[in-house]
Order: sequence, then C-alpha cells, then structure tokens
Amino acid sequence: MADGFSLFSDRSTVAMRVNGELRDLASEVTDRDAVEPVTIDSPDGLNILRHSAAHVLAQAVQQVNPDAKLGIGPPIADGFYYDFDVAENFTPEDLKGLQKAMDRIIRQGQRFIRRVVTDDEARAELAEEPYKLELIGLKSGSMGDDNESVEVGGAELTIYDNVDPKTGETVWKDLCRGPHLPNTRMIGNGWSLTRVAAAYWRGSEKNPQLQRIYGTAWPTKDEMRAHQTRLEEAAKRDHRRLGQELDLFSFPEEIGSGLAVFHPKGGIVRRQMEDYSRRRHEESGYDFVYSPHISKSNLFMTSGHLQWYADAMYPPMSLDEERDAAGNVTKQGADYYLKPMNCPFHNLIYRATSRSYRDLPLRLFEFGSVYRYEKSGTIHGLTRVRGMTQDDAHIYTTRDLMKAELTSTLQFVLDLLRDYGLSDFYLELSTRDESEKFVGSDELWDEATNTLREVAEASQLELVPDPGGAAFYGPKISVQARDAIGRTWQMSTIQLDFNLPERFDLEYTAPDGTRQRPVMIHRALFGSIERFFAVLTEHYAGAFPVWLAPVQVVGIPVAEDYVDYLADVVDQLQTYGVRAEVDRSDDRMQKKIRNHTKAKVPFQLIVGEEDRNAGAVSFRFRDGTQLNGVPVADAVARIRESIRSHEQVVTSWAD
RNA sequence: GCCGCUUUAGCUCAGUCGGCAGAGCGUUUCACUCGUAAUGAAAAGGUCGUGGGUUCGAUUCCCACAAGCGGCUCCA
Repeated sequence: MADGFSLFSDRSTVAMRVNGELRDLASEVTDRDAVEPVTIDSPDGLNILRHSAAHVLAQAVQQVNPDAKLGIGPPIADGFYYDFDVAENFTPEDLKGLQKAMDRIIRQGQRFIRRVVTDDEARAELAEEPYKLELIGLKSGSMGDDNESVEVGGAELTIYDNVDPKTGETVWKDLCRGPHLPNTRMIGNGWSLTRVAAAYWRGSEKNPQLQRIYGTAWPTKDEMRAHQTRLEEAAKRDHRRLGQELDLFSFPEEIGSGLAVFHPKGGIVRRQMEDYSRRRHEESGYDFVYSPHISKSNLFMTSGHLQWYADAMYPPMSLDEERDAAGNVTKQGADYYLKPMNCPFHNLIYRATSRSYRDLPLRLFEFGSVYRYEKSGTIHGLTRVRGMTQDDAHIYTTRDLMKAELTSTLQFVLDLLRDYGLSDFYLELSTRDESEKFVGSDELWDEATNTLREVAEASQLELVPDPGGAAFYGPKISVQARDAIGRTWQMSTIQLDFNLPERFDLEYTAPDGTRQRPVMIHRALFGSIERFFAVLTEHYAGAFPVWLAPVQVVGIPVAEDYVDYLADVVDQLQTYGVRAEVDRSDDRMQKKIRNHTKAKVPFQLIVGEEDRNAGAVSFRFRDGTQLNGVPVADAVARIRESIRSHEQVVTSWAD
C-alpha cells in the first residue's frame, strides 16, 4: 500500500489515474493497481485545478454571505464557475472582495480531504443546502449533464472537507465527486474572477435563476496572462468592432434590434460573396427562384411553422376585414405573416406544375430574406439577427437518387466553403431522440438517418453525433468550420425532410405511371449571408482576401506631381474591374499609408520620381513589406491574378 | 424572455457629490508638397438614448421604455 505523495514526488503532479479512474493523491493504491500521474498542465490536471478553484470561490462566498445556497461548480473551458442562490445579486465590486477572501483561503493551504458518506449522512450534513439535496435525490436516477455529475457522478457519494493545516479544523465542506488538488495553495496565483451572470438552476427556464460567478484559472500567472492576451486578440477580430472600424455595416437604433444595414464597403464584400455563390450554383444545376417576404397564414399552417414556431415569428398583419356600422363582419379579412422560412414558397413552385421523374432532382435556389422574432437577449451582431438572407435551396428528388444527391450536395458545400477560405471542417449528425417534438414514422427516420450517416462517413471527415439535435421534420448533417484562431462555427446544414412533401402533397409521376412522393433536401451553405459575413470578417480579422476586399488597390503619390501618373495606373486597373483609387487628399504620404493600412487595403501602390521614370510602381503590403520598382504591366497582371485565384495577400510576393 | 451592467460630439472615452459639458481621433478651412504607420494652425460639431417623476433647478437622483454588452434559456 502507498499513496500518490510517495509515488510521485514531482510537485506538478496533482492527482493520479488509478486503473483509469481519477483519484486524489492521498488515495491508497497497491502494486497491483495501474497508476499514472496527472500533472497540473494536462487536460485532467487543469480540470482539477479549476474545480478546486471553484470550491475556494464557494467557500469565500459563504464566508462573506453564510446564507448563500450552493448550486454547482464545475470546471469549464479556460476556467470554472459556481452557482449560488443569494438574496442580493452580486455586483462587480463584490468580485474584488471575494477575490481577496479566496486569496486568503489559498494562502492558508487548506487540505482537501475526501470522505465517503451514505445518502442519509449526506442529507443530514447538507440539510441547509436545498440544491445539493436535490442532486443527491437525482443521483440514483438519470443525471442531467456532465456539469452536475461533477458533484455526485461517482459510484459512491463523497464530501470534501477543507481542513486548516495548522489547527486540523474542518472550515468548510462541499458535496463533490472530486478529485481535488492536495491543498488550496497549489491553486497559486494564475487565476482571477471574471464576471457575474444569472443562470437557471439545472439549465431549465422553468427553474429559479441562480447567480453565477465565472473565473479563469491556470497553472501559472504567465499562462493566465497569455489567456487574457488571446481574449484581447479575439476581441480585435470581433465583427461588430470591425464593422464599425471598417465602415461595413451598422444596426441603427431607429430600425430595431437585430436589423442591420450594410454600408457601401460592407455592400461590396457582401455582393462579391453573393455573386460568386450565384455563379457556382448556376454551374451546378440549380434553378433560381424568387418569392415574396410575406404570405397569408394558410401557407404557414400547411407547412406547420405556425404550429411549431409562432412564438418566433413576427405577429400577423390583419388586413382587408370590413365591418358594418353594427360591427358585423361584412368582408372576411386575412392575416399576413413575414416569412420565417423559404421552403413553403419553394414547395408551391414545385406544385405549380405536374412533375415527372424526369424533372428530378429539381434544385430551387433563392437568396431568400426571412424574418424571425428572436428573443431579445439572444440577438448578437450579425450572427443572430431578426432579419436575414439565407442562401437557401430545396432539392426535390426520388428516394433512389437521394443518396447520390446528398453526396454531391455535401461535396458542393465543402468545395464552395473552401473557395471562401475555410478549410478545416468536421461534420455533425443531428438525429432525433425520444422527445415528442419529432414527427414522422420510425422507418422514415431510420432510413433518413442511415442515409445521412453513410454520406457523412464517406466524406472521410470527422463525424460527431448530436442526438436530439434534429429538426422536427428530419435529421441533418451540419458542417462545422474552424476559423483562423481555432474557433468552430456551425456553417452549412443539409437536412432531409419527408414531412413537408407530405404536408404539401407533393408528387411526381414515376416511369411506371404511378404518383410518387418526392424527398426534399433543405440546404443552406452560409446559413445566412449576414452570419457568414460575420464569420469571414472574424476569420480574416477584417483583412479580406483581395477578391473580397472593399478597396483592393490604393495609389499613394509621394507628392501631388505624381497623381496623374498614378491615376493612369488606376484607370488601367479599373478597366479590368479592379476596385482601385488614388488617394488625392492633402495628407502627408506617411499619413495616407497609415490610413490605408488601418483600413486593411491589400495593395498600396506608391509612386515617386524613381518609379515614374522607370514606368513602375512600388507595392506596400498589409504587413509593411515592400516590392519596389515593379513595371506597371506586371503589377496589373499580378493584382488581377490575386483576385482571380481568391488568394489571400498579406505580405510581399516572393520572387 | 430572465439576471446584471452600459448609453455623454461621426468614433473612442473623460466629467459633473444636482447649478445649461470636455479630450483625442474624424470632419471643414488655411498653410505645407514631402519615398513607406499620425505636418502645423484654426473652426464647426452635443435636447448628455427616449418619455415621465422628484426639485427653485436634472446630463447627474427615481421610475418606465428603447438600444447595446456579458451570461442563462432558445435557435425551424
């Protein structure tokens, strides 16, 4: 028999894995056990560090406010949180006091001592902690999620005592699965409380709201600083900030929450995105259609949207009703709704004529503007809005052709995303679960789900299951893309739908003359153009590849004398459709360089006496590198090539 | 929708313990004509988010609403 302290003298070892299970260093093991050290900088070690920091936070809160009731306190990415039920909400100032109290606890070096208890013992000890009691009650049943299992997820119920090393007195305790650091001192100084927020108990809107305090914790202070620097870098890429700085778009308060206007520069980026997409769709056998922004209610009854999503639709405009003097209706009115989806309209286009199997697959594409009354607290920049334009297509096909169509659609989607500069993907397969909200027979769901799975697996991309994530009418594959700083965004979705063809009674005539039901595939590539715009803005940090850049080339004369020469170069570029201009302002040259560098223009062409004499221009790139004395014809050709190839240009071309 | 915070010039932000507000950048004008990230000077620019209340007096205190931010919930 031995414990982890005698096995691992290395101070960076904070816990151990015994026969695959995480355990405290204080646990006893025998030489028949397989024991591995868990170091503080490993994923498990970081979780343990952060979880222990959460305990210290809870202890500090109860020191300051003994009436605070404990929720849960798990580790999360980069840190931890702990939920509390308190009479008075925390203020940002409270964090400072709590931070000090935590610091004292950490410097005391309190030991975390694990103790196994029975359910009844735990109930007696935690009689004052109603939320913990609820978790004990849940232990035998099914647990909600991983965060809760941090408290009671183990085979046995355990309480961790925080023991003052000088007096041996237990100063605090918490129901917890563990493991923990050996003592609080090992939390060190690489941590900080970050913010307060409200959170529903056990994640349900129906439950009371608790006060949540978030913190971040790292093995060293330097690593925490590095984390903070990463956050600052991410903030610089924030599309809302860049949208303001680069004059791309805005959300005027007068229009309403979640409704954007695109400024001329943002308009150029957006139109390039759309035009390229349009061209690729044309080449790939899509038919372009258009549909209005509003419709009478019947259409959304047929589609089921009013039954399922009325809450998230703008309320109706009631029109045309007439009444006589007595108030009796003399003319029946109608309710019109702003459309939340394009599919009902496309179904009507499908149904407008009788269809043969020879027409299939029929691919209807539209940049369709939709309006959804998103809950006020969910709106976020361009990524979550109330008015947006989807690059929406609905493909009608036979069951036989379904798989081939899904395969080619997925390929099309991935190819197109790559053309916009995203290249690191994985797939998510969203399926139904036991919930009531899903419509359709088990057989249909099985067939649809299996088909999607086969298609996804054939793509060779990583496939992550998402049980319960399907739409009510069918399963879907979603393409997740990682951006330049490793964040993932849900991009395209491909959904199979056996339900809407049924509801709209869609048919085609098969080769044998019978009437058959087509299968419908919903797919959006960008999701919404607004959202994709935001993703690309953040991915490129506002420095778009040349083909998307609002201004591609700006000419900077060293002195006014060279304006005419530069204007001639810019004219040549404009002839080829290049977005080029000459900066004729009376700023000094250095100031112009600064302005256009901040505006992230890919090419600055600088011309003075030397260049003019040589019939050349001097390139200055976004990172400050230069390529001097390039003959004008070469410069024009290289710029055009960079646009054609969708190349990103940040630094000088290597010759 | 819920909890908390925020809203002052075009932008970023100071400020007023209740007595009609300030900076930098930007804009306009003038001078300067310059070889790789800020030339100098002057001027214009604000119903202190909107509406109500308290007060002799409100940008400041209180209430409601709107918009934004951070979370939670939600996302066809």
